Amino acid sequence: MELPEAKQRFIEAWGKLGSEWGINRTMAQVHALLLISPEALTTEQVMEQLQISRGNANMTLRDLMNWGLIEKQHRSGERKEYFFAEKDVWTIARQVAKERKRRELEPVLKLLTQLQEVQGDAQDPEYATFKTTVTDINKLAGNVDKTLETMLKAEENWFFGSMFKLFK
Amino acid sequence: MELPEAKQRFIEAWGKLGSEWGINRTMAQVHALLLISPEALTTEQVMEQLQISRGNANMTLRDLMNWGLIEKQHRSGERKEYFFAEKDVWTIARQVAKERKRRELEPVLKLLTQLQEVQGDAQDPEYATFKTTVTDINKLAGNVDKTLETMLKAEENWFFGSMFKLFK
DNA sequence: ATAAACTTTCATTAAATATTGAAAGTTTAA
DNA sequence: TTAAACTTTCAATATTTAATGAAAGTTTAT
Repeated sequence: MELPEAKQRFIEAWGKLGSEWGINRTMAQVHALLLISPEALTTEQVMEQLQISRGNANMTLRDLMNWGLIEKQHRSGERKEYFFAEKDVWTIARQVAKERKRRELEPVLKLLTQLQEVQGDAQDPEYATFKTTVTDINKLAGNVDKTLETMLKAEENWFFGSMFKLFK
Repeated sequence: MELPEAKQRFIEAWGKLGSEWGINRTMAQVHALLLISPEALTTEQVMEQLQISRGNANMTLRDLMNWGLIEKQHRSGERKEYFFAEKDVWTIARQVAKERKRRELEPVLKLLTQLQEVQGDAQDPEYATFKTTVTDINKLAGNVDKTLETMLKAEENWFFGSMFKLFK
């Protein structure tokens, strides 16, 4: 396979994977493009390479900055803004985990804890089932949360290396 | 908080979480409903409780069966089909991990391995960056894949318990 | 102060995704 | 064999989500 086709396929696959996991397809594609680009790119270049509008490119780049996945670069004597992606995949993984934990896991965890307090008759199967289910999910979610916390602090080798030793 | 409100909130939160992670909102809600229901429910009951159409209920219940999250129950003397959810949350988590790994992670892993073979000039920064990026992602994805494999075989206590001991 | 270079916004439009419900299909019992 | 009970399908519709692009906004150099 030649490089241009490979790039194309990579960008498409990354976009598809993103959309399957609740991340805007275009955002994932822009991220992919910057990941495989040795140089920082301008909004214009992103627009051209992915055939998207200025507005879309602008908003997507901003989103990616909010996710902490890309950064702006300013070049002296130029007014254009260049964007480049963090290239270390373990750092990227941690960043994504951090954001999704904060945006999606933590609010649910908070609600589950509240729902556990629901009052009712322990003899009522409706009540008993609800309470057990919520409590169990809360426990699991708590474990996931703690594990992510660990992952956020960890170095890749430590995290995966130790895990494999343990579970082989 | 009283039970009916708590149920409502739980179903909504589960639906929202699902949609944030690329799972159809209704599917997550139906799953939530069955999770907190002490008895198996009929399609009619699901339709009524969540205010959805027959077609929608039917397809959603089928999807949930394909995900291995719910099962049919037949009662002697009755023609109706009853549906109930697996209640053990660790089993649910493993089942979801298993399906998403198979449906979404593995195809990407396969493509990445192909893309790593791309031919080109090692002096070309475009080529070098592409190759490095793809190789790195492939390694990480491989680690994630192996970890999920481990998780699929593991008991919850073993999995999280050991992880905490290790990473405290 | 002005205008060129560049970025951002947001109402409109388009695309993707989910839902409906009536009709067709299937199963069971008499 | 037929009809009632129940399930499935799918074309049409509605909803949600994303993208466009022209206009407004901002910054910088002169």
